[in-house]
Order: sequence, then C-alpha cells, then structure tokens
Amino acid sequence: MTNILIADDHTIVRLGITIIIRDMLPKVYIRDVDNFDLALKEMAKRHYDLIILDINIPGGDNLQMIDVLRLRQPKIKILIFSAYDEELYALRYLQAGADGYLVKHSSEHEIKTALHQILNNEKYLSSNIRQHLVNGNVKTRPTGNPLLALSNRETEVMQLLIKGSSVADISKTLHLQLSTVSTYKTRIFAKLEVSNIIELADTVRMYSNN
Amino acid sequence: MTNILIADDHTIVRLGITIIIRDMLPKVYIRDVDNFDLALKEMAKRHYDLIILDINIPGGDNLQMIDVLRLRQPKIKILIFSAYDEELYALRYLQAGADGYLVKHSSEHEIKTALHQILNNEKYLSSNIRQHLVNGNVKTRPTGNPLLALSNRETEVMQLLIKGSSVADISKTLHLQLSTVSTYKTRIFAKLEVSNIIELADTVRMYSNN
DNA sequence: CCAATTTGTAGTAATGGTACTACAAGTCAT
DNA sequence: ATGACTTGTAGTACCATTACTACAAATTGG
Repeated sequence: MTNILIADDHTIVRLGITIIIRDMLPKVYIRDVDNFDLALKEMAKRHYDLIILDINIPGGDNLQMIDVLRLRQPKIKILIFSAYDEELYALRYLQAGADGYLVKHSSEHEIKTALHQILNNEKYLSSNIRQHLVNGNVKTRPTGNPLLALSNRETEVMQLLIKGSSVADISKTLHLQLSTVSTYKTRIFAKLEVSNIIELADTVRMYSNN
Repeated sequence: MTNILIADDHTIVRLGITIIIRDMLPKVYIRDVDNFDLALKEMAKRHYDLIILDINIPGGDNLQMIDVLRLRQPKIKILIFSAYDEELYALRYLQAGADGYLVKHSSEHEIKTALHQILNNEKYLSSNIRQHLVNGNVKTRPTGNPLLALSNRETEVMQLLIKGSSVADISKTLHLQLSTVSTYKTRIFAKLEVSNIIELADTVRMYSNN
C-alpha cells in the first residue's frame, strides 16, 4: 500500500493533486495538510512513501525542510511543488536531497510523469532543467551551499547588501572604491545566480539557518 | 446554460476549481486559460456568466483587468481568486467592480458558497471582510496597517518591486513611463517610511500574512 | 460645496549603479 | 614550480534610477 502526504496551504491545490493521484493510482492512501508542523505530526503517525511539498508552506520555508523530513523518515520521497521559477531553485532543492521539483504551472501530464518516476525510485527533472544540466549551464558544483563559494570580501559586501546598504554606503563602510564594491556585487550575483537584491536576499535566507 | 471561464496560471488550481464546479453544477460549460490574453480571446468567442480570475495572472495588470473585462462583457460576474491577503486587497478589487474576492486557502465549502452567491447575482464577501466593513475599519488610516495607505496603483507597483522587478521592468509591465513608476516608487517609500527595497520587502512581509 | 489633499501621470537634470576591462598578488593542482 | 584560476582592487563609459517639478482629475474633510 502506497501512502502519500500532500503539504500545501492552498486548499484548491491539495484538491487538484488529490484528484490527479486518484486518477493514476486509485488505491493509494492520501493525506493532506496545510502547514509544515502538521506534516511532521502526520509523519509521526504513519509511514509515507512520498511527500509533495510546497516550498512556501507556512511554518516551513527553505531548504532545511528536506533534512528535517529525512531525519524522520529517511526513505521518504520528496517532490517539491512550487510556484517559483525552477531555474532559480530546482537545482538547490535537488542538491539538498529532494527527488524532484515541479512548478505549479506544469501540465497535468507533466505532473503525472513526475509522480510516476518518483514512485518508481527515479529522480524527476523537468526537460528544461535536464537541458540546463546538459548544456553545462550549471556547473555541477561540488554540492552544497553556494554561499560558501563567496570569498571573504564578497561575503562582507553581501551581508551589507542584504541589510539594504547601497553600493555607495558599502564603499564608505569598507573604505573601497565604488567600482570595487560594484565588482564584488557583480561577482556575488554571478556566483549565487541571482539578478536583483530581492533574489539575493531570498537565496541567502534559503541557505542560512535563519 | 451557464458558462464559466477560469483564468489562472497554475494547472492544478484550474483543475481543482473545475472539479469543485462540476461537483456543484454538473452541466455548466467550463473553459480554462492560463494567461490574460487568452482569457480575452476566449471572451471574444463566447459569452461568459462568470470569470474566476487569479490576480497574478500573466499578462494582466491588476485592477485594470476588471475594467478591461467589463468593457468586453459588461454583465460578466468577476470572482477574484488570489493567494494574497484579503485584508489588503479585497476591498480594492470589490470597489473596482469585482463581485467577490476569495483567497486560495479558502475551504472547499467557502469556495462553493462564493460561487453560489455570485451565480445568484449576489456579491460575495468573506465573513472576515464583512466584519471589517461593519467596523468601518476601512477608512481609519493612520493607525494600523500602513500598507493600506498605498493607493491602488502604488500597490501594484509595490508588488512588482518586492518580486524583484526593476523600474524599467515595471514600466513595461504596467505600460507607464519610467518617470511615472519612479514617482510611485518614491511615494511608496515615503508612505511606508523605508529607504531601500530590502526594507520595503521586510515591511510588506511584516504587515501581510502572505 | 469648496478648499485641501491625494492620485495618476510625466519631463528633465543630476546622481547612482553596471559592464567591461585591467592587473598584481594569492592559491591550487600537477 | 608552472600554468590556471581566484581574489582584491580600480578606471571609465554607459545605462538605470532618483529628485524635483508639474499639473489635471479625483477624493475627502469640514
């Protein structure tokens, strides 16, 4: 018997996923919850084969969730289901140990493919992401936290940036030329693959324990 | 015969809504689209009684959508279906002419109530919003949520800003001059007493449950 | 209902930020 | 120990954003 847990705060989404699963696999046991704590409680009660997890789930937020889940049930399959751009986040979640990353506008067919593959012990990658990997657009980086790729000076600048400092502020604080700070900023954006301060802040939040 | 159009970019959400409607009203005609232009094209082909509209739909620029829709089909009922905090946005949409505002985490029962009321020519207000109206909370600006001090257009710009859009991006999205967007940005910063995007994002996060 | 304020819109000059380039010193793997 | 990146630093020309100004229409307070 297959047990599936759906964790998403939108009722409609839980309903939609439930329908899709029932349509593919009429006999599975499905439970759905609308926040991360309930997901953990549910996992304490019963073994699950798969959890479908919205990365925006209240009480969860960010990559840490994956470790938390695996700590409870090491063999659970984790399918991330997100409204966020996969190019930005998919690899991070996969590297953190997720089994697949699906965007919410995926077609029904795509969703079924993902579920199918994951339940058959394969990883799921959208063709888009596979393409990226093939093109080497994403250097198969030595796993883990991209924040670690920042040099010391870059890290200092990054910290000021996510506190809202301007390039000019930073240049005064660190006694550097504007152009120097600007270079760091460019390098930080490149290393973390972000293109604006909001994404930078999100990414840093995602990789730092709070 | 009742015709219903669902405009939402998440396949799952369209599917979920479809299921709910079919369950209530087995005989209605339902069409679903994933962006605003397609919604308009669809409306050119056929008369619709109701459109269920995600405010984040690609190609739509927020409040204006309502007028655009009404221009095509003056009698269409408009139900806004949004992931955003209703306290912040519901009234703006209702005042702009929507017939109801539903948040995406509403229960299936609540969704059915909304659909039912609207199809029966009533407006739909969540009990939460009704409460607000009764308490006259709407006008009393000074205390309370500073986000409510933003005008409609300012709110649209604010939302794009906290998603990481640049002034230039926003000017394209909303079809405004750069200088206009810039003026809005300045006014938003002043009203919320922030001085950079990070503070803006923090403030907005702090005052919305979303 | 009239005056004051807010809102929606935009131009223009000035300021701030980025892209691209550069280079010496440091580190690393072979 | 040598060639290949990385790091720390900066100049400059160009692109993006802001400050300030403006004004008509809508809204609001009294």
